[in-house]
Amino acid sequence: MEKENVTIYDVAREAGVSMATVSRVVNGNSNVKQATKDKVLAVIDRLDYRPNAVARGLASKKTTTVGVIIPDVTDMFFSELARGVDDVASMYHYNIILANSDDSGTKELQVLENLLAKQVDGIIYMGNGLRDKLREQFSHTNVPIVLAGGVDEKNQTPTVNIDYTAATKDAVAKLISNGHKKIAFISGSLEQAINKEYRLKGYKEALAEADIAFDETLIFATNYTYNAGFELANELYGTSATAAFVGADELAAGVLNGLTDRGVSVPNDFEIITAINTKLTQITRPQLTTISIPMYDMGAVAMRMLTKLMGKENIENGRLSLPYGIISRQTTR
Amino acid sequence: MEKENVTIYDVAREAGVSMATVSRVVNGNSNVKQATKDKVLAVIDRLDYRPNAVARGLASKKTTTVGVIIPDVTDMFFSELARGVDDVASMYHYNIILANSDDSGTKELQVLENLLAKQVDGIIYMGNGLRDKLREQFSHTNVPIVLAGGVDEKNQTPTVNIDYTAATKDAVAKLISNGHKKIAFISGSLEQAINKEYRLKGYKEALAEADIAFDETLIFATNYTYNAGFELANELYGTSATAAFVGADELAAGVLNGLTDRGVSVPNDFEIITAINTKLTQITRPQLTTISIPMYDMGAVAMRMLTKLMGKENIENGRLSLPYGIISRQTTR
DNA sequence: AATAAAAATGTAAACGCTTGCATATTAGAT
DNA sequence: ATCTAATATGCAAGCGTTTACATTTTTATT
Repeated sequence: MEKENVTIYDVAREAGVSMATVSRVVNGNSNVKQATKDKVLAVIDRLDYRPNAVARGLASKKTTTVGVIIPDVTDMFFSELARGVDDVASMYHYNIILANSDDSGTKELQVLENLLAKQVDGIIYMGNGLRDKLREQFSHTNVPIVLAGGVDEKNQTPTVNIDYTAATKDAVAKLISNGHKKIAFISGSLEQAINKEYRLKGYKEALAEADIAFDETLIFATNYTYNAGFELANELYGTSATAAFVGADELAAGVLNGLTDRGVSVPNDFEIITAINTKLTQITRPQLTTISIPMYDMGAVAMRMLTKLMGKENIENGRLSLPYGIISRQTTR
Repeated sequence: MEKENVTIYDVAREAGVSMATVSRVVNGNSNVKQATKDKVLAVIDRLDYRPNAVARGLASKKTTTVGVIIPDVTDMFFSELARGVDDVASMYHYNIILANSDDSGTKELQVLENLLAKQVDGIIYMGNGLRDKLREQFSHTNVPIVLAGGVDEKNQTPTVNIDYTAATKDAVAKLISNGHKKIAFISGSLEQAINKEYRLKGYKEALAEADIAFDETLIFATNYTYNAGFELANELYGTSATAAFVGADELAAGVLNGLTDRGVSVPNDFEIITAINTKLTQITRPQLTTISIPMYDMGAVAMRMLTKLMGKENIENGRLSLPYGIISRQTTR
């Protein structure tokens, strides 16, 4: 049962050819006579030979694995992205090394170091922004990197995402057109570029276009959890806000339930638009009106872009904004 | 900027020692004079040397990476497991290669092949059962494997999970003690061992202990989606069932909302207990009463067990059942 | 100061493959 | 048959480490 690893050398011997020839048939090199190819294939089958990817990687300097830096696989937004990444990765015969970063600056750096040590052919980075330290490390390596679903405020890195500013603007505009003047902006930390530089910008633009003054007290930055939202509902209750844009679905679900439990009727007394369109949005009652982000596609497209980069193909455009939508459900009128 | 890869050889030359010595300091081998260690470390730092894990893997026959076969990262149950796995993996300096299988027999086999080709040091398998074909492949390899959260009905594979039978029995017993006689059993496919061999068994045991006859028409096997549950609510409506045990939270949320939308008042007219305790259970209104499974811990413990196996340590017990609980919320009285 | 034992370092052979280059075989044209 | 040009195969040098084993240096003992 202890299958001593059979090597290319064993196959060569059994088939009566050189290991170079075996290598050729394994790699689908065309310059092999059909007869010998068959012979070799037969031996491979008989010996149950499985090429050692590590040796392959050392010799060819390609590992056919890509690193994926993800804040948290448990987060529905990111896991959906990851699924898109993995599907096209495996389509192109790549494997992914998945590493959680908790969106922490130090962990990210350490994870990157790890991934590079493992000689990944490319990296997909997910996060809520791109810290300078990390961007700098990125620029020091030859390994291609693409951002999936995130933003690089300095536009130095190939990226696949949506136009978060425009999407937020649209969402807030919808609230405005429903008659609201006091609209809360609820998001994760404003240290994250995606919130500070993009979403908040869209929010402000929408207000500006409607000549509504920006009100600092309507800005809430918390963490992306259900409980944070639930508790925030309290605070919100005391403000003049009559509607809210929320930057994450779980957070929005918390706000919604918190408000509801407090006797606020959504959407009659308060309207909510959330930002992602994860499954959650259909499970809450009332169902959440939301921006819809093509999460899976962003992951898939990002990975596809990475394959091109790894293949040294020319990339027409390294910054792809995929289309988004707004789905009206029951938390808006 | 094109950092030509600096190798152990470069470091050795610059430091005026042999590559063996460099290797020793890199690997923390004690037999190195402090002075030379410092010297080497300085050079490593200056040259920004990063050991090539692929070469390392070839030479040492250890890759410090483990394969994780997961049905779908997007599934909250499995992603939570995966998080536990990754956290302890990184604690022990392992990386994980994450591969989605969609719980498909053929994909699983192919993924396994891949993982073995990449010379992973170990494998964490997640699924809703263990197919014979796969179990057989497992037995043909020397690479240690542990099941996380799943079941091997033949008990041949090291496993970390909970006692699904007992948990289901408890849940159903609770329903019975609330006065129900007609209790629906709703789960994913009965081709999955976890449903057919474990959960259903617990369900039957609970009925038997209460002298309630098993009623085939109360058994519903569908797929694990919100929509499946939502639609199933229709069917359920026509039966005599007054309560249900549901094998997955998303499915349960569907049933709950479907029933509610149809005017059934939960828990007054119908009670529901679900099986996992993902975040969803607190988001639905009413909140779902549920079995609570220590998902993260199962992943973490499974990975810990795997590290022992990979280190050729003796495992006292290869079959760990972690404690579970039942959390009463609002879908039961 | 000599010697043995211990500690530190070096040498070189793997590890299992890919790949450039050389060589041998085959086919096509004359 | 002969010569050319493909086509097919083999040879051997890497790829960047680890790790026995050998050798040198240091330390301790007498």
